[in-house]
Amino acid sequence: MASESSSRIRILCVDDHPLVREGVTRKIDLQPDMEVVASASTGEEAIRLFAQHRPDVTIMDLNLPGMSGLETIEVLRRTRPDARIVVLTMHKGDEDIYRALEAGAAAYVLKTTVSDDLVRVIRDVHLGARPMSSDVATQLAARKVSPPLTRRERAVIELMARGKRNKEIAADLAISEDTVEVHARNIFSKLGVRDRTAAVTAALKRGIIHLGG
Amino acid sequence: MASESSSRIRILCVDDHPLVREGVTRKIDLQPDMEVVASASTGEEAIRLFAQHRPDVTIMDLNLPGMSGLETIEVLRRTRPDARIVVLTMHKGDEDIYRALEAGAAAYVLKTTVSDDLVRVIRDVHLGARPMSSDVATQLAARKVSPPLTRRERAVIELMARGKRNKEIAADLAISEDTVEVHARNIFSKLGVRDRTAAVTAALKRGIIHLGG
DNA sequence: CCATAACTACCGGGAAACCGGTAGTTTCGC
DNA sequence: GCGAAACTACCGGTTTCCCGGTAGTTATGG
Repeated sequence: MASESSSRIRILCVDDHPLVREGVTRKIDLQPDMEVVASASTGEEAIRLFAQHRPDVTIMDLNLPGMSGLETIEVLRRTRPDARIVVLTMHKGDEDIYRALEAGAAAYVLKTTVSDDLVRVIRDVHLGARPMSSDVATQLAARKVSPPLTRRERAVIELMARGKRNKEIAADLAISEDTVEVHARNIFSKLGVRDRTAAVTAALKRGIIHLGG
Repeated sequence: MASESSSRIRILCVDDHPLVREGVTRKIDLQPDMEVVASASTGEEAIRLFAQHRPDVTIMDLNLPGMSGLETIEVLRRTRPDARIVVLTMHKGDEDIYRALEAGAAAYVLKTTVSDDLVRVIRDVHLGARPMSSDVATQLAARKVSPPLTRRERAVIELMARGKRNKEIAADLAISEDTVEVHARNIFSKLGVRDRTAAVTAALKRGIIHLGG
């Protein structure tokens, strides 16, 4: 639409908070070398606007209603493997950060970070870099030491968080109650806790699971 | 500092996310009748800046690191009972909303709300109104039907969320384990659950407790 | 083809939690 | 001063959970 946007970095901003979108837009539009070409508040909208605008860089919040930011990233990267995505997240230590990076996100920025970092990261990512902040690097390394939960274990703790008993979890997953207890013990061991309540809160803190609506 | 700020509504913005602060500032400064005179990222800073600037309206996020938004509101209203405060919060259904309103907040706005509502609410609050959105009103009414947790019950579920056993909770609160179990049963009953894990997740969803650190 | 990881399943014992009662004390408002 | 609510405490019984083992099956990958 604009006329003299020859070499500007074209950005898609995805966040369900209008105020955050405005903050990002303002910050970016103040830069001479970048501009926000579209904003989305949901994953579905993001996919549509991405196809329509083909932005150079996409800023993606992870906590979206409905389709999550992680799922959105996976879809975008599947159809467009060269999509450059910067994750914008609330809390550090969120397990989803690592899953997002594994899904192809190029970098992540905390919402508590001063916004100068955001534009710097956008420039780096646009140049093809994958800037990795030191705390993420150390936590990625730490993941190798204490391995993440397996798929099945995530399913179990997800149901635990819903208040299900082991017997009910067994029924839901069509496995024996004994097996559920094995998964439970492995979860406790990995998270460094001794009961299910602490396991659920620990998993929530680390972003392994989320409180659904 | 500025010259022609004769009749403008002077606003203090409190939020730990720089991008949100920028979004709010941008939105407000675009209005002809209001301006942001100061921004704070913590409760302590907010109290200091409030005393310094005496804003007409304070926009307050509830989820602040360290001193919570709720505590900050209580302090502000205790020293300045005429302080007009608009709560800016993430999720609706957050118990803290009602505690904030009881503590003297004049209104609340969701971060997912379109930002036009924010400036409208600010104007109303500045005129002395306490605009109450319908869903808050219904939920306030609902609180009378199913009473909120008592102080002691909140203390118990807080410790539950930390993974403490009943015996440990009893020791922490210097009461008998039997009494803890009584509180636990009352909590389950009020929250409509049957075990502690579900109680903790339900309390987290409703904003009765929060995941610290 | 062998190792590793993930998932499955079982057993027995002990600890913790949950349930349904009853009941005394304090505190607060009417 | 009386009722209501909150907090405290106890009992007996049942269920669920937690722990420490052992072990078979199925990919996955070097």
